[in-house]
Amino acid sequence: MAGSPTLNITHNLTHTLGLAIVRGDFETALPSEAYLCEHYGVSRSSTREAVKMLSAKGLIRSRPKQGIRIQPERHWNMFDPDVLKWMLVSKPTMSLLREFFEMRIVTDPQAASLAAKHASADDIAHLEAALQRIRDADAGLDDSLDADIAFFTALFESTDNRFFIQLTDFVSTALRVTSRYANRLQGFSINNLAMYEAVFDAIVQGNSMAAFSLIRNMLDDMMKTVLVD
Amino acid sequence: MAGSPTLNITHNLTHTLGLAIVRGDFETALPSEAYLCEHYGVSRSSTREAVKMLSAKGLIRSRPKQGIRIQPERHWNMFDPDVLKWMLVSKPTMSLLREFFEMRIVTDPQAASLAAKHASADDIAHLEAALQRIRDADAGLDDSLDADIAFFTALFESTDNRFFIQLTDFVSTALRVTSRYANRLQGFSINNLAMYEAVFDAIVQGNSMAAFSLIRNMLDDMMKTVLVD
DNA sequence: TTTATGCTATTTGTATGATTTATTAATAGC
DNA sequence: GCTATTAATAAATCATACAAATAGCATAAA
Repeated sequence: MAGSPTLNITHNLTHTLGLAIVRGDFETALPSEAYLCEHYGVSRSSTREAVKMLSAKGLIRSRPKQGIRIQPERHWNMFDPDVLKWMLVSKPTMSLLREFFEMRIVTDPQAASLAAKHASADDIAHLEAALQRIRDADAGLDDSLDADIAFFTALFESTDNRFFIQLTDFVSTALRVTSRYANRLQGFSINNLAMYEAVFDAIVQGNSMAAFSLIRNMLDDMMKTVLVD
Repeated sequence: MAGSPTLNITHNLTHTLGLAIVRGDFETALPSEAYLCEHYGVSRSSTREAVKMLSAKGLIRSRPKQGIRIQPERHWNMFDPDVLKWMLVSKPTMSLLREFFEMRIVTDPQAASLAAKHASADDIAHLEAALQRIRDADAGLDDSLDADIAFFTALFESTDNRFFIQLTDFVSTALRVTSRYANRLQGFSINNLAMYEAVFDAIVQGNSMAAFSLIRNMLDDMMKTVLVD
């Protein structure tokens, strides 16, 4: 159930090809449409639709006579949850984890800061619910990873900033996938219930600087724990 | 030549529909495939491929009988250059500009910092070439906006971080599109040749903290200039 | 009346063949 | 040697047919 989620043919082929591209199975180009159809046993319609989805994510580009060429990695939409997932699954390197933290170490504190400034009553309620899940997880009554994701989701959705809100899927995907590989991350959050409580209080009080610093310090600690060079 | 770049039919329809969705022309769903075919005068294949591209960007989701539903904005891939362009073109609000700066004010200094740590000889060469263009623009010999974009492109590409490198297209698109609307941005960089020189020197010397602060201060100034509430 | 079940209509999903267009590469003409 | 023409090829587009999924309705059972 992990490899083939048994969606429809187009989506399955999209994931198969996307993963293969990111994994580096192809050099610079994909085989022709005709070959893909035969090799994967699907119709041209589905093949073409899968190709279009991948080109929409910046992975490939198809032109008559030239065929389906793989775009330079520079153009891949790394913030697309699918692309990110394929990257993390196929190449869960320490380098990728480092790059991910270099991003989060600036985005997450800013998200906390913006949440402290803009969080609505609804947002606060979501944060509180997530905080309760973290308390439950601390007591062994809930999954620690799910609780973490719930809190960060609520945090980013409280920013009133569409770019940060979009990062919700990004961070969720990354946390969920990396947790399977980066064992050192396991159980990290369990020791930080007090930190989460403090962040929540800071946001409720509108203390953006405190919220910023708390998250920043937590990420500094996480980087030291995870990225041991 | 601006509205219809005369690409192929699928891409044109993708842009037309994408822009219309972002602009809010549809309430919660798109018309049926059959209607779209007739209304835009294209075949079902092309229509479906356009729909697939938009669903790959998180804008819509299509299911049998349910039709083509517009996804909540939360799922839109805001970091996709196309989506960003449609947002900026259709709703160039001060709010969107504010959200954009809230992102850049943390990403750009970090990019400069990472560039100071990781820039290769090649990267330095690109930065120097871009710096020369800024000097030229300062003397009226090159386009100021193009020079700005070239410098930030070189900067992000020097980070040795795939997420930041992906932001190159993001920032380029935003700078290019917003420049048409945010007149206050015009000519801003012209006064900052010294700052660009200083950033370049900091990167060459590997002084990440200096690079960070210089860009951060510049963005603080820009925000004050542009976002006058 | 309420609930469960099965039917039907509608919409997207998949497959296939024919035709058109874009691009490369070879070829003919100067 | 250079330019213009032509040929070959692969994607792009169109058209049509059939399959699968599902919302909504009707019907039957409790």
